[in-house]
Amino acid sequence: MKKTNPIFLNGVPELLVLRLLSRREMYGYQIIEEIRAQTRETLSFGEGCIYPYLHYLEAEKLVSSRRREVDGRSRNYYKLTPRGGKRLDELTTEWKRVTTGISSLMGEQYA
Amino acid sequence: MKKTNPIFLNGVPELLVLRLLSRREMYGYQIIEEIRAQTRETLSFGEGCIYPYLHYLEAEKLVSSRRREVDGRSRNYYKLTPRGGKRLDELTTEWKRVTTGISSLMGEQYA
DNA sequence: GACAATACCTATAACTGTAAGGTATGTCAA
DNA sequence: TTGACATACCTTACAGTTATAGGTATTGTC
Repeated sequence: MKKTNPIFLNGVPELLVLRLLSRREMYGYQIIEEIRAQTRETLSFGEGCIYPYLHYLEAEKLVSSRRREVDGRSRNYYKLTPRGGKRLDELTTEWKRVTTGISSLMGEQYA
Repeated sequence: MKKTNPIFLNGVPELLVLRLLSRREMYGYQIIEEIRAQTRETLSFGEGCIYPYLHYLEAEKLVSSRRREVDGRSRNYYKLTPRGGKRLDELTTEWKRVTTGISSLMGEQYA
């Protein structure tokens, strides 16, 4: 029954992963590190979250992957499919709606 | 393994409940309806979410309650405690940090 | 007198992310 | 050259949070 301190955001990993992949091809480990870096540790999704997500996204044909050898390293690179692009648009709209709703409820104090 | 469509936000019910109670005394049913109304159905937390939350918040002394008879109806009115005020401040700050982080990762496209 | 709306409550299921393990390869310093 | 560390991938078990679906009782309305 314990409610933990931080606010967690269900579904946000999917939004962020799709958004990152909409910019360029990336591999899993890189996605994890980039989310940490670009949000200054505010958001930090573990491997146990991101890897299964990528597999799910691929199964749903929202992303596609290919094995590449770069810098003597073997990596799975993912990129957005057209279907994934649509999904990203939907999630982005949804995210805006939600934050707008919360903002209006929070009021001016929440500037 | 099914990821559902809408974005859910863990911890947000607590944030919103505390915020509403920081304005004025309210009862459970009213809180549920007000969240629905003020967000135009965008957010809609069920009774199975809000009532247990209120009990939890009271157990943690973040809110206090009293039974009142109003309009011939018996209701449990809740209001914020000083401790609850602190908690609200923390959660608000946290919420801002998280949304800021997400915004920066989403980029301009997310205006 | 029946039915909807109000007002409260709880148990259970479902979903999501974490924690904690695992494998394998490459790099660099001692 | 070996030992440590970072990279890169993966999975399972668990914990936390919300939804679903039931329940009770009272009040208002047709």
